[in-house]
Amino acid sequence: MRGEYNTRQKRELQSFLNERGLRQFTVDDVVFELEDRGEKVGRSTVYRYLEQLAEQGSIRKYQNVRGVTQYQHVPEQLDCEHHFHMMCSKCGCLLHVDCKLMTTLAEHLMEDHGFKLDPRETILVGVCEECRKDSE
Amino acid sequence: MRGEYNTRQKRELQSFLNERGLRQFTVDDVVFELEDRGEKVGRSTVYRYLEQLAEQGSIRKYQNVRGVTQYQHVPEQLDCEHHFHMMCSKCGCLLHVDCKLMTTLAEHLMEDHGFKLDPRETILVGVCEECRKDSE
DNA sequence: TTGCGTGCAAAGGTTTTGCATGGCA
DNA sequence: TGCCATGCAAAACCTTTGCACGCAA
Repeated sequence: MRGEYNTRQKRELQSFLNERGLRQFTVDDVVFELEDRGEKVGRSTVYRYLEQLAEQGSIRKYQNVRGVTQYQHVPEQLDCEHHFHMMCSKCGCLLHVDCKLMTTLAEHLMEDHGFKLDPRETILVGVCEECRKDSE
Repeated sequence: MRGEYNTRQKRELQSFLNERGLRQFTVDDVVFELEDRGEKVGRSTVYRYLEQLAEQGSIRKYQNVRGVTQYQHVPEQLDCEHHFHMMCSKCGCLLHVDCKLMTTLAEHLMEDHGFKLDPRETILVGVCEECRKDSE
């Protein structure tokens, strides 16, 4: 059965994920950061492990605006069915927003426009607070 | 200068675009449909021409949920700065919605979450009215 | 010892690019 | 005739897969 063994590679990947917190990352981010630390992990191992975690639901997998696959840790309590996501087009971070207005919006779209919104697939694009400050 | 010559390939691509209306499409859609008509146009020509139109702003270019590049005609009068887009995950149609609630949403995200929404890049994903009726 | 995990290399899929040729104007 | 446009093939990317070997339990 998958995910049975505790290997060096898994430990190192897990440590990367812990340090990364909620900031999103790509496969390259993982490979190069581990490489810098002198911890070599094969690219396919990274792909496979992240895929596994995504299936389990502990990380999110999505395409950014440029079509590159990105991953992000999902805190256990986080229920992505019922809130929305905003992606910053500058730094690429993905924010989870639990906001009543979103529910209002979904109801409105359904009632007045006949459109059934899917919160899991929808990503609001814009610029996050930090990046706005940086560019001032 | 680019876009100077009136060639067979451009005419055929343009005729595809006209028939396609507002429905989105991929490079493959173009290549295969033209092929079916017996009008062979090289794949790189399609890429190059669509890229050109996207730069001019007459079509939109974006990545769908699975990371495949999609294109869609943008009517001239359409001012996509000030309204929102909803994409149907079943039929792929892109709807332009001019709705006051969207402005409210943008203002709210800015004031309460510090996030500057970009209506041009944001696409709400869900199922459109027709597709919902079809699946009933 | 068993069989999951890993890494390499190769294959796949999509998009871009170099270059010789084609064909508008 | 001059020069943009085209198409092929190759390259460039990113991701997945096959397979033999490594290694945790």
